[in-house]
Amino acid sequence: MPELPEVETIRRGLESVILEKIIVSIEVKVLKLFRGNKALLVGQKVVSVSRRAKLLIIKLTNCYLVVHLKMTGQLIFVPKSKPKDITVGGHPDRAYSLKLPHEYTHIIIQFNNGALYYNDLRKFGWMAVCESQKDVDRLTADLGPEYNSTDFTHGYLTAKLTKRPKAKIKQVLLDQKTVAGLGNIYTDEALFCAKVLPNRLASSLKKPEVKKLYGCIPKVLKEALKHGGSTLKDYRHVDGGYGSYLSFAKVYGRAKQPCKVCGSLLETTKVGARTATYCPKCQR
DNA sequence: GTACTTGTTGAACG
DNA sequence: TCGTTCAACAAGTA
Repeated sequence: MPELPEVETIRRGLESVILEKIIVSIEVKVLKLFRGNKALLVGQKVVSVSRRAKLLIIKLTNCYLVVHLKMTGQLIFVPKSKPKDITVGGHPDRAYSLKLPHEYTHIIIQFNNGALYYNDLRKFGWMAVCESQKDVDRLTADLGPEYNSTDFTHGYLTAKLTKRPKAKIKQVLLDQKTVAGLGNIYTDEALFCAKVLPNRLASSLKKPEVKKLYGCIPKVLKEALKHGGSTLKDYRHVDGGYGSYLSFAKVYGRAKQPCKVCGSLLETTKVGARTATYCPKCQR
């Protein structure tokens, strides 16, 4: 499941291979994953590759191609020159070792320098052609600031928490209107980092805790971004392996395992419909 | 057959 | 109208 740091890693990888390249053709095998008129894309050149929350926005000469990988989407680029050199990854799983295109390949975009394969095990993701900046804005309208934007300040986070005093802190963080792109993994990690229990009410956080949390959000994302880079490497060298994607996680997915800080067994609870993993000793 | 996975959306509540 | 909570949905795995 590509989270924000992984999407950013994919963005960088994509940028390095398709920037200034031209779309030759596009094949959509599963119609519902593709919105808009695909014919518009043919012949257009890639002007830029950007990211907003977990959305990838590929700007072309006359329109935009927006991609959301959701849980299990992958974008894999195979250059014409070196067909075995896969340069862009996504969620690692067994499908990775299959020859492309395979049963989970739903969209294929041919560029003049190679092929971009969109694979999605569960078909939750999508691609959309936006004919104008306005169309793109519509998709991103409700998103809060990026973790590294100048809009995301200590004061901003404090105000958001004040505004929703009765909501649980994890839920406020999961809300894309608070900070764009935080998912279940990074809300757990950020809360562990800030030593705050996930089911605390937003209004119950003391000022120093909010400050800590504010610092922790970019911290865990940046750390993951470093690992996202190394995960990408693993993709190339390990056939079908799971890579080191989650090896850095301190709490996520480690229920009943010892806390890496204090050794206590990590516990889970439900916050909304989500599983939250936390350390009962480190987090208060 | 059931429970579980995530991000997003929409319904239902006070 | 608003904030909040909950359920549903996508498709597959264990």
